[in-house]
Amino acid sequence: PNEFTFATVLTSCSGPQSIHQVKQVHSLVAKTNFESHMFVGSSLLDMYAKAGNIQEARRVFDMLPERDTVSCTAIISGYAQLGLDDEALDLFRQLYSAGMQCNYVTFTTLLTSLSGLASLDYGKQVHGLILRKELPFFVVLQNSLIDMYSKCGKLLYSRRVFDHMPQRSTISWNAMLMGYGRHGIGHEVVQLFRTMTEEVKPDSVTLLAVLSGCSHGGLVDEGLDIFDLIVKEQNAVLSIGHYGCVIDLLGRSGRLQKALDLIQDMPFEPTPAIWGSLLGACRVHVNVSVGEVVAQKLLDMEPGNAGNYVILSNIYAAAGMWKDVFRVRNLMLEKTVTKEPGQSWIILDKVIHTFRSSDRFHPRKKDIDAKIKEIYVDIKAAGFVPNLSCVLHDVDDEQKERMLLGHSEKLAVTFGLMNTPPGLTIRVMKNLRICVDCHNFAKFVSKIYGREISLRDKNRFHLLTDGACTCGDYW
DNA sequence: ATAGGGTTAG
Repeated sequence: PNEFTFATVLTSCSGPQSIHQVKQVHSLVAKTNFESHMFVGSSLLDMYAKAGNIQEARRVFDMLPERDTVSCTAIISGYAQLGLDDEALDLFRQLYSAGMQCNYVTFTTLLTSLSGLASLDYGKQVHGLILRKELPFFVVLQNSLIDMYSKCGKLLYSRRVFDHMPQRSTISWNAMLMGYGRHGIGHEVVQLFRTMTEEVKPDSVTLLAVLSGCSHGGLVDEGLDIFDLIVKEQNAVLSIGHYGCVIDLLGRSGRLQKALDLIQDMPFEPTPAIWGSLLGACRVHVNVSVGEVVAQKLLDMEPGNAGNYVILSNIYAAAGMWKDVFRVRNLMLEKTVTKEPGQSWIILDKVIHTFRSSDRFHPRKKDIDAKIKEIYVDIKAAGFVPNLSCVLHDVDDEQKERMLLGHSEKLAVTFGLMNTPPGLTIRVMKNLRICVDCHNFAKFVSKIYGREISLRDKNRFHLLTDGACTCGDYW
């Protein structure tokens, strides 16, 4: 075998199951001294990264005698594809200052990481680099820009990029549709979808984007009509994700029994995500009877997921059934439940400030504590009532109130309010979905202080202006 | 003539 053979064979060893094959080929590569060949090395490190072994990928990269655009892009992409966005950005900055040459693939990769970080500042800066390079037109690169701006909360810029494209792929349309959906702008989703179908054929991702956009944008009837049409025409492959969107739609409109029926009739086994969406709907519409059925399924399927207990308890609390709230809390104490630790961050002047719940170690803790107390007095005077059912710990109400005030998104919003001038949108990101109490807190802050707040949670953007949110209080 | 990196997703 020569370098051509190895580079070709390695490309076929893709995916997490292939790690064994990659290692076998790697040993042959090492024996025949092709490890430091540029093409073979790039392919090798790429395969390690795609199989999830980023350490080994990095080792191969570090051993390359020279580096070129492709090998640098491959290792950055390795971090990016594993969601290690900080690491991808750091490595890019190192390699770039060391003189790395970038092409459109490098930028496409880098933009993916900036989307993950939701860093508008870095995103704009990289867009600037791209413009200065005066690259020819590449659809993929423009698609990444659309996605980056949408995930950084600047939908207007996404649309500007989209409008200026001389050619568009299905992915361009899909990225734009997803963007509107992520921001809860349902009517733009439907309008753009209609324009799209005049020009290109939608694929299954398009339909996912449209259904999810209708759901998040509150366009219940439009979404159901579109779904009926898709089912009737039968020219698209429907996945469980499509059904998930429609179940979410039915749940949003309060048609919980219809949602249950669809779960029974659909050609897929319901996943925890499907039940979870319905449980969320039961919380919004305070439906105890369906909620109990759904919660039982979920607690059987994933007994260790704390979130399900919290929502069930929220439903009981909203219905005033305090004995049941207590029962769920005890149930939770009996099981070993785990919860991904919540964290929120805000980027000010290109510095990422991260907050964790009841953060005791933040250097500005004293200032933040003082400011949050001041805010609390103001918003309570305006009618804010803390939602104590968001706390499941067995503590008294006063302690619950203190715990709620420690939530990471409140700390980040407060920090933003302290450190940005009036008129500027406060942009906060969170790794989990936002809790009801924090959502309400942000609403009051937007109203009392006249500040727009953009809150990106795990699923979508909440844009809070003058006491109202683009999610319509359903998320 | 033949080889390595890339975009959308309840």
